[in-house]
Amino acid sequence: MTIGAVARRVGVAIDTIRYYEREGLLPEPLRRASGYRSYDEGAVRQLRFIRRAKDLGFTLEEIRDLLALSADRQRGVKAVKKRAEERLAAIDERIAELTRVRDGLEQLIDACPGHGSPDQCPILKALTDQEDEA
Amino acid sequence: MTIGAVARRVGVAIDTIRYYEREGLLPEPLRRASGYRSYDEGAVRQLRFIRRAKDLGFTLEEIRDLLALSADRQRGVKAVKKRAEERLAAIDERIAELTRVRDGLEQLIDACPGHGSPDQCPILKALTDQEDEA
DNA sequence: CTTGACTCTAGACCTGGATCAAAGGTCTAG
DNA sequence: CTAGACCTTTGATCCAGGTCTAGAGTCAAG
Repeated sequence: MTIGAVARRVGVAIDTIRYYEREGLLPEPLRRASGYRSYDEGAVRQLRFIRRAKDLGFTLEEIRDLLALSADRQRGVKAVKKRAEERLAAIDERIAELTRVRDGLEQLIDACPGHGSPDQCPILKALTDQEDEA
Repeated sequence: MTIGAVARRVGVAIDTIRYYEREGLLPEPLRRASGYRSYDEGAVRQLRFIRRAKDLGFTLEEIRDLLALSADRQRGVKAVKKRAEERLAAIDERIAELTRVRDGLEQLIDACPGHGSPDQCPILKALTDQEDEA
């Protein structure tokens, strides 16, 4: 399979595949005599693994780590679960943070009549106590 | 007030202030004979405005926009409220997205025994198995 | 054989939001 | 007066995660 075929199958740009290879997320593939990269199904699976992990919010750095762990057939499982739990905690924290911001913003919006003097606008008031020149 | 004094009062780096000025978020301040920037209270307020808006998740681009709107003391209020509502909707969307990812990840974790063969690990399986794809 | 699609490489460039460096000029306390 | 903190500018660098370019070579179809 050429790089283009893999790219189409997984739905990822060719450049991205080469980038992952440079970054050590994908092994160096075999090459044809011409120098073209030649991929097998395993590469497609690994690329999908990377994409799914990315969708779960893992960074490429973390994915590199996950890949190493999953290669360790015995001890990998425990460590992978741990990483997943850490990831979950991070997501929860991010959600909590966003929720706080969200609620604050909503309060301001609810209190804003949407017209009249800027002095009555709690959004502007919250942002500044009186702003001026530009 | 020198740039350093403003930076200390607002709790922001000097470089950041100059950066905001370059980016059109802060007006060009008066200069002393020496060329030093000279700030007044208005600048401190505007800088705080920027910081608060940033904490609410507005991008610098959006803040530039907010500043222009809030300068229009009459018609600005309505537009500002609208921007705030759009921002709220964007945050809600992001929270929903994160929550989806979160729940998916939690299911995988709950189903993983945390030991044994990697073939039994639903986390690794979910990452590797072929189901969908665009 | 030629065309056009594909691939190769190295390296430059992009976004956002800063942050730092270099080389110099200014200001202030002692 | 001098040390050292502070300020000036332009331009580079950083992070992540790619994206794009140029110029060259390769492959499959007609």
